[in-house]
Amino acid sequence: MAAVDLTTHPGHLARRLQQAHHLLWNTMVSEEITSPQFAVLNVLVAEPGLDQRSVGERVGLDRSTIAEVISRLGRRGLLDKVRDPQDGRRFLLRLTDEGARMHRKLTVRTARMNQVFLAPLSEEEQAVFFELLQRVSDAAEGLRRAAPLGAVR
Amino acid sequence: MAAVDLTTHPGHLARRLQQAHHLLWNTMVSEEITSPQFAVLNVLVAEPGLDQRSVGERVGLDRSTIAEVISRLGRRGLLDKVRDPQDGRRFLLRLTDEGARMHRKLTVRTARMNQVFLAPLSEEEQAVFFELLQRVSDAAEGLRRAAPLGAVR
DNA sequence: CGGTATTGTTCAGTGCACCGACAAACCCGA
DNA sequence: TCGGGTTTGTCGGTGCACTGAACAATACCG
Repeated sequence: MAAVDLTTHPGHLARRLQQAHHLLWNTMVSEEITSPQFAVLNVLVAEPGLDQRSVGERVGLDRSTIAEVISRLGRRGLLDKVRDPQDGRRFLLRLTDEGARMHRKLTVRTARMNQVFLAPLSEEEQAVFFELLQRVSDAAEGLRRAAPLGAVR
Repeated sequence: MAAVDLTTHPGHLARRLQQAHHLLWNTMVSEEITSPQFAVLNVLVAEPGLDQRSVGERVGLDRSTIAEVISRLGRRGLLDKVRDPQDGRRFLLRLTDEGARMHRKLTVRTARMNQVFLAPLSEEEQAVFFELLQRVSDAAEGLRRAAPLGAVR
């Protein structure tokens, strides 16, 4: 029976793209702070005092995963976690000075890395790249909400 | 200090794309067999008797990861692992009948899923999508080989 | 032939990512 | 006010993914 050509499988390509990114991140940005961790710092720069769930929503991580990422950032002293006096279920998050400093440092490195990463594409191709990536992800995300339950045994 | 717009960060988009794919895979293809596992089955359909390292190379997984994936497939009885009599370092891998059957089944489901996944893009856009994805990944992969050691502390 | 280098696999450690189950806190209607 | 339903966070379990180190079998070379 015929094997399939994986280069026409978006899932396979997505995985490869992430690997490639991971590689560049490690060498050009940081070996300590990961890309999802940076995303969390970034959200908290824009919206200090957000709760854990909302942060997860902003960066696209579920509650379990965001809890781990945040705990790692807390252990490194990059953010603080305080119970919301208004609502005892939540923790309110904000960056420490250390965290803000780290975010600034990584921001410039990340910009450099993105340039290298996207160098193989022309200006217009980069725009197309972003747009297509986004459209596919958004559409799938939409299906999640609709969730007609196409379960598969 | 200004926060950054993550929608122009390819790493972030790559992660979101993979999440979207994972979601669709789970509901439309299989909850048991994952996409990387399918990739391994697929390689072994094309080239039975390959060793572990080569399989990893074909699907783009490092030695540690491929070892785990293969051990899971072995546990499920989808492939066999025999020491190479010619070279006692390797294990030769081939699908069991069960494994071949599984591959056939998932092949058709995967095709269906890819259609849904890519539905938001036109025919031409899909082609562009594949090409850009591939070019970026390949270029980064190339840097790995060159590896000028841009280490970052 | 024997010592050294290379190659294939495994192991330990870290981190991302999902799901389902659970407890505490909150909210709202009877 | 109290009792059911929702929301926030934690926990346990599984799986992918990388690095670096250890280990064994083989290959190469003087």
